[in-house]
Amino acid sequence: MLHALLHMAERERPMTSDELAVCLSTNPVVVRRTMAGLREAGLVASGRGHGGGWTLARPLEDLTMRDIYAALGEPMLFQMGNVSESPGCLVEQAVNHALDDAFRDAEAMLIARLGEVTLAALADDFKRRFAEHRARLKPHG
Amino acid sequence: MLHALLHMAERERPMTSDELAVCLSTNPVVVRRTMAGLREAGLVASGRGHGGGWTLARPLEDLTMRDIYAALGEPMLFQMGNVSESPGCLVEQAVNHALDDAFRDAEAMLIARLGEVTLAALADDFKRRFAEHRARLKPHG
DNA sequence: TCTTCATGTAATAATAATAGTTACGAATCT
DNA sequence: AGATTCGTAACTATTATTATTACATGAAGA
Repeated sequence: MLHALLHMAERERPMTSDELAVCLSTNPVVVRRTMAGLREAGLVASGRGHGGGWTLARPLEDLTMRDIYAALGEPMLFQMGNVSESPGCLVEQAVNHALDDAFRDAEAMLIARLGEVTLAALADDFKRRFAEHRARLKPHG
Repeated sequence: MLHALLHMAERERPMTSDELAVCLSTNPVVVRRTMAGLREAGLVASGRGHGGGWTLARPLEDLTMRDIYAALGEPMLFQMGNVSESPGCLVEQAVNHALDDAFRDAEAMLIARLGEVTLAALADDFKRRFAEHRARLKPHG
């Protein structure tokens, strides 16, 4: 998704799902499905018909990785998802009790960090790396 | 696995893979596969033939959840596994650069917490919950 | 209005990862 | 020898994710 948004930021006109699918080497329908979540969160807008496609709804400076995380439904950050669920099993309840705070703290910390990274900063860093990359390939150009 | 170890701690004799499989409602071969990792880490021992089975190699007081985490091969704690991989993709490299420290810190924090929880403490907590559970079911017994 | 282009979405298929099963060899005890 | 139990390879089943197909809906332009 980050790929998609950075690509979109560098274009004037909307990008179609087909174009994005090529960039991400995936399928247009998959693009639409995922972008739908971002649209509902107000991060992007979609237009139908001739000249339609996807556009950023906000400038990159106003978008953080946390926004995207939230827009994608705040998916579990940890593999041990069921640790915090607490079903009937008493052993799991004991484990939960021992680790709940740790997971909560770790999650809060990560989400705070996501909020500190704007897509504009990512785009800048990407451009710098891209320039380096080209310089390495063609040092005498 | 924690279920298995707590069960084993409450028995004098070794537990067979078949017995453990019933406790965990899974398959004996799956039990053997997973316990093999714990054995290689020195947490449990296995014996073959008549009277064989699985035994704890250390007392519960000396076992922490961190030991088990290490014995299982230190599996990724986070869903975003590839964030720290850094393949050719420059966008991912930029993301990695922005978040690597955050993930490292969060992981270190979680692992430290795992190291604070002994299986003995888990067992105690489990027993307390179990007693409560029985009292709730049969308050006048 | 009619055609073309693009998203919206449901239904289905393909793929990959995980878990379970079968089968048999090797080791151990009675 | 015979019963028991782990060790392990090969295979199957299940589940979750991703990809594809198909068609409906809406928007721009001739």
